[in-house]
Amino acid sequence: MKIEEALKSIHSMGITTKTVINIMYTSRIIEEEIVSVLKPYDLNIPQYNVLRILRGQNGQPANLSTLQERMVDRNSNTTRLVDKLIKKGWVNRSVCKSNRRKVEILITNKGLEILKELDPITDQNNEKILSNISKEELEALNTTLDTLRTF
Amino acid sequence: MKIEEALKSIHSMGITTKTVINIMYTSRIIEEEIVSVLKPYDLNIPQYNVLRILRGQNGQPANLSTLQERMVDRNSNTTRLVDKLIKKGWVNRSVCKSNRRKVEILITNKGLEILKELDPITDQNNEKILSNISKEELEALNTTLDTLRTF
DNA sequence: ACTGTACATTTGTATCTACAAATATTGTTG
DNA sequence: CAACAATATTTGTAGATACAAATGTACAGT
Repeated sequence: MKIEEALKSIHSMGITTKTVINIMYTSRIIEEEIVSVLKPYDLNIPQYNVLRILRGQNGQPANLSTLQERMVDRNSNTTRLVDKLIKKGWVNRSVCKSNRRKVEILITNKGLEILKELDPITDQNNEKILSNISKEELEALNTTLDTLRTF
Repeated sequence: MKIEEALKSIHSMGITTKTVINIMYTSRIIEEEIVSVLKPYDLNIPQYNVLRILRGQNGQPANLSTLQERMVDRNSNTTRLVDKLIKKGWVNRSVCKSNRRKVEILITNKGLEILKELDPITDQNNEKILSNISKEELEALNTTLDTLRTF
């Protein structure tokens, strides 16, 4: 469905406005899909992203600021987000010995396990989401988005 | 900046996951930009969208459900969103006479004025956001996103 | 007219987010 | 080393969001 049909009120808008809305709208649709996959695991998207970032550390701890740098959604309240993950036993947090202002956050085995369980499910979900666009379009889309962000 | 550099932890991910994240990440960046433009007007994105939808009605009132259909962010709490706009004097709301379950929402002159003031600013902002991608890429991007959503 | 069902919106509540201010630690400079 | 600035995180709080339940209205079948 073209964006004009999906959101009837944008008919009269210029191509730029339409495109900007199209990106945000498509993003929302994708997010809804991902949320519905994560929900049974009591995870929201930012929490899931943090877990994946921590796994990417390969045993090295991350401090809050590195976590924030690597998050999709940078403005979220990372301390409290990590609190939630600690409560679930998926990460732990300790004060950094070399610089007591910093904090060291590590994913636990339980956290790694939940990710391992989720991997095939989210991979499949992402493939479903992108199933109707070709490999070439995929590459072009990424290039366009990367270029876009240099504005 | 390529998405791999922007979010270092996605290096090891497959093209589909990477693309999905790229869309959400780019959308966030765009939203931040729009938010900063709307903020001085005490408007957030969903409120602004509702105002534009109401203007698109050309004098005809919209009821809540039509409003929701046409919103980018469908799950938001539209009653309370409209409450905010009423408080600011930009819309008014009345019970629909032919069907008292429904509600009729209309943009006020004051609401139209604020939109008119915002039009050039947001247009310019959207053009800035998309300034680095060509007309052809723009068209291709819209096509790809429209196709994507048919999954 | 009465009953049940569908529809349209509102409300309650828990959670999440944004933003600013507070706290705590480290580094720098006279 | 005292004073001040810089860094890193946490906390307070107001506002926004998601989801379910509640409210109020219309309609269809009997």
